[in-house]
Amino acid sequence: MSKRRTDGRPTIADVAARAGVGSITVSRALRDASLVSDVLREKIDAAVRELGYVPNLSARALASTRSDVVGVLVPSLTQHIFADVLRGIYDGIGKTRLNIQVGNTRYDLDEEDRLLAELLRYKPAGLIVSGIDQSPAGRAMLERANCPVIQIMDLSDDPVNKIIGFSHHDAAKAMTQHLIESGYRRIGFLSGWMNSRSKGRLSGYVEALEEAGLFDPALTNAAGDLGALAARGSWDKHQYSTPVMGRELLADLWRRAPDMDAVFCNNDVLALGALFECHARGISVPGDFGIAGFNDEDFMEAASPALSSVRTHRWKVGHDAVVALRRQLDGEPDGERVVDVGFDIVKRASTDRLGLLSGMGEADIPQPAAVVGGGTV
Amino acid sequence: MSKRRTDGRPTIADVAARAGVGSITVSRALRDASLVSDVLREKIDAAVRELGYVPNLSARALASTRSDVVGVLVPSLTQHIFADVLRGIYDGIGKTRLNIQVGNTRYDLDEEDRLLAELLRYKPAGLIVSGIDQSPAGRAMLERANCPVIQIMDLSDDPVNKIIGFSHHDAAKAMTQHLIESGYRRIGFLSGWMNSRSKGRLSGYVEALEEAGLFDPALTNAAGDLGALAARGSWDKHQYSTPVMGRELLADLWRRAPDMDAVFCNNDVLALGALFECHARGISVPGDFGIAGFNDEDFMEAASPALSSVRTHRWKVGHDAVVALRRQLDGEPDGERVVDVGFDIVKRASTDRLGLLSGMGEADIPQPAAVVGGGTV
DNA sequence: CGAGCTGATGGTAGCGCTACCATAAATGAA
DNA sequence: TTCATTTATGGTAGCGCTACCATCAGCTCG
Repeated sequence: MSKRRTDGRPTIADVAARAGVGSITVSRALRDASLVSDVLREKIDAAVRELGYVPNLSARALASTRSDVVGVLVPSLTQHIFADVLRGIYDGIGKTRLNIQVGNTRYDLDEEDRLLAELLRYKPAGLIVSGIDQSPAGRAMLERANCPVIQIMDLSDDPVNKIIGFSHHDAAKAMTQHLIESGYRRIGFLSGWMNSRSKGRLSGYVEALEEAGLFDPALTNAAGDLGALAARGSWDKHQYSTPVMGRELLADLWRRAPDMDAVFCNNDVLALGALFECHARGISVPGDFGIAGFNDEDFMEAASPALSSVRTHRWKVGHDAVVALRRQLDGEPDGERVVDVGFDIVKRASTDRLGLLSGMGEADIPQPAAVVGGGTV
Repeated sequence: MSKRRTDGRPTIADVAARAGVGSITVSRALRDASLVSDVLREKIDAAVRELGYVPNLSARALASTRSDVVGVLVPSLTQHIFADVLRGIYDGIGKTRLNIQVGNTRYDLDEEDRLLAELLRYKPAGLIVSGIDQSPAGRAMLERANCPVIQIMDLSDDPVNKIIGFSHHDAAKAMTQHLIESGYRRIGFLSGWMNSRSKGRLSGYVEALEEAGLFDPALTNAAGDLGALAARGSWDKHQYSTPVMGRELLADLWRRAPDMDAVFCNNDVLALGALFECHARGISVPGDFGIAGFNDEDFMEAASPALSSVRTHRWKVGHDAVVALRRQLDGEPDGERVVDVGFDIVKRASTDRLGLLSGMGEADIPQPAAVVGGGTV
């Protein structure tokens, strides 16, 4: 009696024996049913069912020097934005044989490199990574990964392989222009922790204001004051925004620029905080003060007044990334290396100083919004 | 010349050759350095570094009939609650050899079973699953999984193996009692999609009101009206709550019970919607109407007025689940099978009808809150 | 001083699957 | 018919690692 180390689960050989075929035929039938004749396929299916056979993925990966793991790196799990992206990814994967492995980089390049190295041990079928600001080592790993690599949530002239996202610069510029058109003149930029995408937004904001001759550095807190505020100890080191941060940052900005009459917030969570700060101070929105956010999360529509925002297509980005990945794995041609999914400027009450929206519909929920597409969709 | 199928990456044999030792010694040195003498260990480490050797996880998993994958099943990626749990899990895993594989069940038992079956193919090192309402098939898979299984976010007398969570019933009951003590008498229960945990909360709410002789079925919309509202098409089928839902549900409830003077919301997102609905109607909170939520997400503290909520320890649940898992994997004793991490009742302005909080601190941010622990921590 | 033990190291035979050929049967072209 | 080509199936040798012995030096102990 040979000393088997197996754990009792049926193997492909058991299935083959039961179906009266060679094990390689079973392997083929399971991978691509069309490779096997109908008669044998049915026998094999029956044997699989009877034995409750479940393929061992490690063995498959080892034998084929390729796993079914799709590695996904996101900078945050807590932010809705990336949760939406992940949902798109899971939806795109559907019931295929591919499996998702998520890594959370926490906006830390070293951590990203570590996770990337970890993922590569699996010899993944593909990689989906957020953004374009990898470290040189990370970039090198991606280029040597020997599998499709899709970058997401930003644009770049020089993607590793393919990139799907939108221009944060253009989106922010468009929203800032909307604020200008709505009659605001002293428009601030409210930001928490800055990352490369935030920087793109800041530059779009600056560009719009400079073109209108309205730019004033005093109106932006970006990065500058965060250290001091963080030192006050009210925020943890996780680099995500909270509404409390929004309130504190707005208060800070007002201290410096008391005549500020609107803010463009780097994200919706900060915008929500800004709205509450206005409520608490009895400042009327949009009459006295305009507020715009970025991403158009759920609560923006529900707020009172409803908050304007830049709608970004996170689900679509995640979904399309997987579709592109699968296409590359199937050897199909996959079009452009750079895909711009665009954005929409959603104009709601919080920036409607001119009263353009009133009368556009009943004042009930959902409150009226004017949606304007942007980017090269 | 033998036909090798390798992809050129160095293997353990290459390292062994370079270090002048047997390959099994390299294997041991990599898994547990203490098994090898210092001299050889150093030689091996050097060889690993020089060759840039990276262990192949598939081969390891195949040979040891055990992988380093920890499967995690959550019902939603979009809800902050589970994002926080995941963060705790990732933090608990830290830089160990374990790897997380997340599955999103979308509150669908069939999908959960499918994901579970998928995870078992990896012969995972451990499993972390949300809740106790598995299907019979799912439960059976967990019991036959042949690895530690930790259930989280609820309590049960009969865990598969170990459960870490808190009592939704007790938490809801405590918050409802707080509303009663604050002087509210017609307290509604506002809920979107119900799951087993929501049902626990509902029962706690009912019990508190019945004990006070205040229960009235007209005051709860739970489940009942959702079908009709969903049919109106304003919500998608993903079973998560939005602030817009909160507004609509509150409006609906008011239509039925115009004398309602407070709501206990099944989650914070609905509570936020309720607050906005009050704003929009010019109803003053907490004077005319009290609002309480569940989970104490970031924005509750920042809202104006600040919103009362039940603080749940999601991060801790995730973190402790991993710690327990690791302990079991290391063969250490692991204490109780049922761990109650408790909850806190966070009393803020939105339920402060009696004015107990005013003067407790400056009216600035963060607004004062009275926090009361609950559950058997 | 040999039996028995411990601790470090190595050889070998799997783990369960698939790549790579070989083979056999069926089909088509000449 | 004959030979080339395609289609369906199988045998075998890995994939890279670890479980399971075996070995051997050093050491204790009766």
